[in-house]
Amino acid sequence: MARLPGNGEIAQELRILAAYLAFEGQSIYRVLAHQKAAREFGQLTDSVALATLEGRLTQLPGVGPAIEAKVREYVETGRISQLEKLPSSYPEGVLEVAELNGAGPKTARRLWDELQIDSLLGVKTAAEAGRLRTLKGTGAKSEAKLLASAESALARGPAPAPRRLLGHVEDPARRLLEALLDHPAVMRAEVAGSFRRRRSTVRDSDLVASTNEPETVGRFFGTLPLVARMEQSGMTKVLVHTHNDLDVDLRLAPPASYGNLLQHATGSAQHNVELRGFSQKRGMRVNEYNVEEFQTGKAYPCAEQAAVYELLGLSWIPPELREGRGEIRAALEGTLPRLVSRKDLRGDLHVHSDWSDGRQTIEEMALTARDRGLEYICISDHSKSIGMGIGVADDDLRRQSEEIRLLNARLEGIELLAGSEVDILADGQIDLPDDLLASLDFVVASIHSGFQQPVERIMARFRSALENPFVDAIGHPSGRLLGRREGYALDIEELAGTAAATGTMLEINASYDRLDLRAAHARRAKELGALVVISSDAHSPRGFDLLPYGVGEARRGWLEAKNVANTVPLEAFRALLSRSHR
DNA sequence: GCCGTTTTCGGCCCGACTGTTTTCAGTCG
Repeated sequence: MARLPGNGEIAQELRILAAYLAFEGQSIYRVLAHQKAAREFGQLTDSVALATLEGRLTQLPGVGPAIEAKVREYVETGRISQLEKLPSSYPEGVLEVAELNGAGPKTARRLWDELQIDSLLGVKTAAEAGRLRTLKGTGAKSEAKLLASAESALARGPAPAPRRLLGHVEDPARRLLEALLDHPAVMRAEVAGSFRRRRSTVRDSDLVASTNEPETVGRFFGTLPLVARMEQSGMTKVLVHTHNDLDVDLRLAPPASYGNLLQHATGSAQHNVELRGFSQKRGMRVNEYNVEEFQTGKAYPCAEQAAVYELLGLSWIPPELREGRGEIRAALEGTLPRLVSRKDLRGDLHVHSDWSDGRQTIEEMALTARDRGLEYICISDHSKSIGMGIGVADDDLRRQSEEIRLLNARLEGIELLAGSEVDILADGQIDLPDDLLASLDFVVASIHSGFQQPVERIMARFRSALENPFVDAIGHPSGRLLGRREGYALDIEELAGTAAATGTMLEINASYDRLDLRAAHARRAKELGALVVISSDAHSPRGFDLLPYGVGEARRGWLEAKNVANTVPLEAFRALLSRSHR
């Protein structure tokens, strides 16, 4: 066996198989089972391939003997015979047709059966010729909708509509929310969905509002300046598309049911599926209007969403945990974590200044940090190897430390640590001499080169950095840039295990295009006993406003304040550093 | 296809909106 396939690759095979099964018209539950397994694999930090070979795969929820056999075949032979047979009987293009907005497996099947359409181009040509409307159940409107979505899919290429960075959706979502809250008929409103769960990327934006005049509010929403067009509008739901191509879903409920709607619209879908399954076993039905007791037929609308969980006998589950990753069991047993919050953060250990690629002086950054309620920050400009003329030369770094000590004597209400973001070079060496490293208060070591190296080389570099007594933290450990770069191969088990053993912290970089460690890795780091540090990587005063994104990712990783080193006062923080123990 | 302090068989979350139907299927979240 040359190479074990990655989790994402296996998940993708199962998703394609699920799409074909749907196209074939097989039981929707069979389709859902494959999709569920694919989702499970996509979220797993452990290797699916390894778990398969070791016979542990069926321990995962949603994986039974049939799916295990398919995964095993794929791991051992690189193919799934069931999947290989299917494309020869159905052209591959039918799956693209099934993905069209307004189409689905049933429509794709009818187009193929009755009009021999097997591609996006085929849909476009047939629609333009007015042939789609000859189908029973498809009229002129459906034809126009399919034409429009086929054209935009053809223009976009085969990739699905990209997810957007949470940080890029924050502003339009909040502006729409504020406009809603300004309307006299709106009592309460919030952004729900993956935004509220603080997922690093979102597909669309979900808003909920409480009102007794849903039609008025719905109409008003469609006229907001950000809105380009209305896609749907009913009594409880309005779907619009904004000028910057964001789909926004507004759901409306009377005040008495607002809590039910907010719970429902926050999701995730998987969380809601599990919550409803759980409530069924307890004789209750949960929907967006109320919680209903089967036996008595009594319905309990909830103005507050906490009441939904309370009625089910569960403690309140923070939105960031609602992903179907064991939170319902934990809520039942009362073992949910007390999640870290922004106000727990006392320090920021990764801050740049105009000594390297930052835009403000050290003093300006310090004063802004103090305004943001921080007690200490570490100036960690890039070391010399970063290139592009922005790294700080060794002698300059010594001078910078001096300046920092002078500033500390002068500034009130904020402590500065002298530090550096050093490079873990391709051979694992740190690019500063030991005496210089030893003179610094805090050192974060990052990989900025050699991204293409295989996992063994990357991990050897990390081992070398982790074992260096003067390295206090590993910066943005996976190197990912959301939507742009996958990041290098990373073995989180080994990284977190060694970090725990050497007392080295792992950073959650709060820049919203990094969020690295990602939540699943942060959760594993916590389980393995490694300390995390949430850092802004600020390059300007506004950079401190990124910290909440890092906190969101940490919360999604089930982290408590005690798992995050920069929640303690400076003296206690110093005591946590590995250098203080050597 | 998966799963079980209601079940090893018979369920599987639940409802809104649209278009094209004279009562509902398909899609979406």
